[in-house]
Amino acid sequence: MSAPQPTARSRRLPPAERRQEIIEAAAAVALEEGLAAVTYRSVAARLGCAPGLVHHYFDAVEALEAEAFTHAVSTDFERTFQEVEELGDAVQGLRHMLRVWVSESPEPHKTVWLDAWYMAARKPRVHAAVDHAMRITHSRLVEVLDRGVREERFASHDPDALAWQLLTALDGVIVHSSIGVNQGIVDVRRTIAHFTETALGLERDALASAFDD
Amino acid sequence: MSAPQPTARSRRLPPAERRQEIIEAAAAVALEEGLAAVTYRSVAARLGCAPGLVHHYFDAVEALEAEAFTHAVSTDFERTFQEVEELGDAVQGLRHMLRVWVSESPEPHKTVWLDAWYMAARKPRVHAAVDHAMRITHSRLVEVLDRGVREERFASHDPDALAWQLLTALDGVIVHSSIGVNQGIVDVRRTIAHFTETALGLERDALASAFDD
DNA sequence: GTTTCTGTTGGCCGCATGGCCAATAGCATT
DNA sequence: AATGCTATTGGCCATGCGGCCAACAGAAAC
Repeated sequence: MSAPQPTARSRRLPPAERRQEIIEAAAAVALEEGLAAVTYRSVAARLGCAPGLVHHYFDAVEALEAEAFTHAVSTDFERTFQEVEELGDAVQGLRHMLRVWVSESPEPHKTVWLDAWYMAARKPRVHAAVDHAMRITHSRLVEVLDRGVREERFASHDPDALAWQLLTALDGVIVHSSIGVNQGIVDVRRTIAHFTETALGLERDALASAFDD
Repeated sequence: MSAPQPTARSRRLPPAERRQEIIEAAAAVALEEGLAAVTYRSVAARLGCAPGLVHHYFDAVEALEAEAFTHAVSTDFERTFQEVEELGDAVQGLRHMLRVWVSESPEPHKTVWLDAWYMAARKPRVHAAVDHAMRITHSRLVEVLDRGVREERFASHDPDALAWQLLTALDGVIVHSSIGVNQGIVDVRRTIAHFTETALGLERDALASAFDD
């Protein structure tokens, strides 16, 4: 099974292009089969090339895993933050973020996060990628909070601290949704929303209303 | 390297005893080298027996991993809850729990949790063990909260919901401490403590004082 | 002391992986 | 059209794994 992309093999691509193609294939593998399924062979198979070629561009599998994670996560990431910025209104932006990222269903990019956290403990290059991605997420979230403060939508307590606190809760949600524990029993989302409302001096349900279906 | 326990091989143990010995060795491997390092060979090496013997007691590695996780986690777990109960006072008990479980340093049993969450996604038996352990933790935490309510130390909102919310935050802390992100920058512990104080109608710093060094 | 039961051994197989390398063949330059 | 560069191939090796099994040996029963 799985000859998903036997792309009529356009041979001899310029290195930069081929490298990008490999990263995208690796990210696809990571999203569909898990980060651990990213191997020279699996990526090569998806691309329809020889495993040796993948090795030619990435001297170690770990580097490939790191790139795959970064690409898989940052696409979802960029899209969401793009949407948040386009919403203009900071409150609506936050609501959108909570709606997108705090769900009970295990989605591929959530699994990739969990895979990466696990691998980071023993693979330095993956750790570096994960650490970087988490810090980027934090700083982007801080930007949103800062913007809300500037626009006088939020009370200015400590955006930096609040961002870390929110990310801690969000990552906890990823874990719980991955295991499938506490499904539909308690609405942790609403708690996070209310917590944030309090921290930002928003009126009740300003954010939690994102979860009204 | 690593001939940690060439225990003067007491051959031919009664099955129940040998089985327990294997589980303990597997748990030790999981704590020291990670849950993924639990293999027929590694456990056998630590015990000083043949890999085939381990296989004789566990038909699949997955079963061994599940047992190793359960044993590794529940020892820490039982000890902590034992201490909490011995403290008598529910508020002091909660403080103790937060102090023990919400730390920034990555400790072995935290890593085991992360390993298990990761493995649970693709190994049914590990998933069952993790799911069970999480539900047990939740119910034990609810007991503590209920006790506090009965003793009129806590205001009785929703112990069941609060327990899940706390565990979500705690598991998020495990992830972040594992990556080592946000080290010493923001005191998430204090936030969790304050959040809990509010939820339980405790006075400010009733729990957070656990973190005064 | 002999027999019986079964805990235990040691080795085997098939498989997938990471990593490596000489040989090949596509594309650009001339 | 001939040449040179290099992207690409295909196969190789060692390692470690899960799983299996016939043979062995220690302890208990007779």
